[in-house]
Amino acid sequence: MGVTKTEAYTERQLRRANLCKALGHPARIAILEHLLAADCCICQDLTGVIDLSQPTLSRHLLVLREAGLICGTVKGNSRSYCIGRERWEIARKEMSSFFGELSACK
Amino acid sequence: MGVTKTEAYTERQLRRANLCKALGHPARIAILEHLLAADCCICQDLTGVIDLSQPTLSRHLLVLREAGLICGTVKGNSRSYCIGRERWEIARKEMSSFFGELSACK
DNA sequence: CTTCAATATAGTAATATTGCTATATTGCGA
DNA sequence: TCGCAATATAGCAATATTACTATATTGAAG
Repeated sequence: MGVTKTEAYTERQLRRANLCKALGHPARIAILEHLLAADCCICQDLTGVIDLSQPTLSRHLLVLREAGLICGTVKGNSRSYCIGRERWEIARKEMSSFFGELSACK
Repeated sequence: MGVTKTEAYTERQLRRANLCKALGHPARIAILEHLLAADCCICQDLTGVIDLSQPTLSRHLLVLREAGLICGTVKGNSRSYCIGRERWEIARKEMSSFFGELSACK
């Protein structure tokens, strides 16, 4: 039905899945890569970097913001986005621990 | 349109996004956690562990298989799934390097 | 105050995803 | 062979996602 039965899962499973879901689009990966490379802050040179319309980019930025992966501060008329350091670190650990769960199975 | 403009991105961006997309559902996270905990191989006790119908679980398993995160070997009438070690390791590195890109910005 | 530039939101259309039930497929044992 | 058990696939319905154009919002400059 396109709707996920969220009530059936643990908090951690939902956290992990939601994090991955936010990262699950190349435009959002591209935005993050850009922010990682470009000293952390930027507004909308993205329209020049990623081949999507401004509103579409705005939507992707919203998804990333809701996931806490970036934060945007108002800077006059424009918004300056940067990596959300704290959440980024949490996400890094979350993924790291997930992938690290594979140890000594046969 | 629900359709992603894949042609606009780098190989790496698409790889990263596709990996995350495959992980972007709690049922798939739950399946992987189960496989990680349960010595690597299992068929369909999943129906007893995750509250979804057998066909729905089968679909999720397919997504994970297509992503290479698990592999299933036929074992008589049933299929025995386990973590796809090589791809898992690649995915771990992929994610690790992605999250590691944040170094010494301000 | 008016205008412009930068974003965000509304509205819309197309496709993707999720999940179900019903049905096929496939191997094993009687 | 026949039927059962374990999966997979087909078909369907509902919701989510992606992306567009058009429009609203908001701050700065004149």
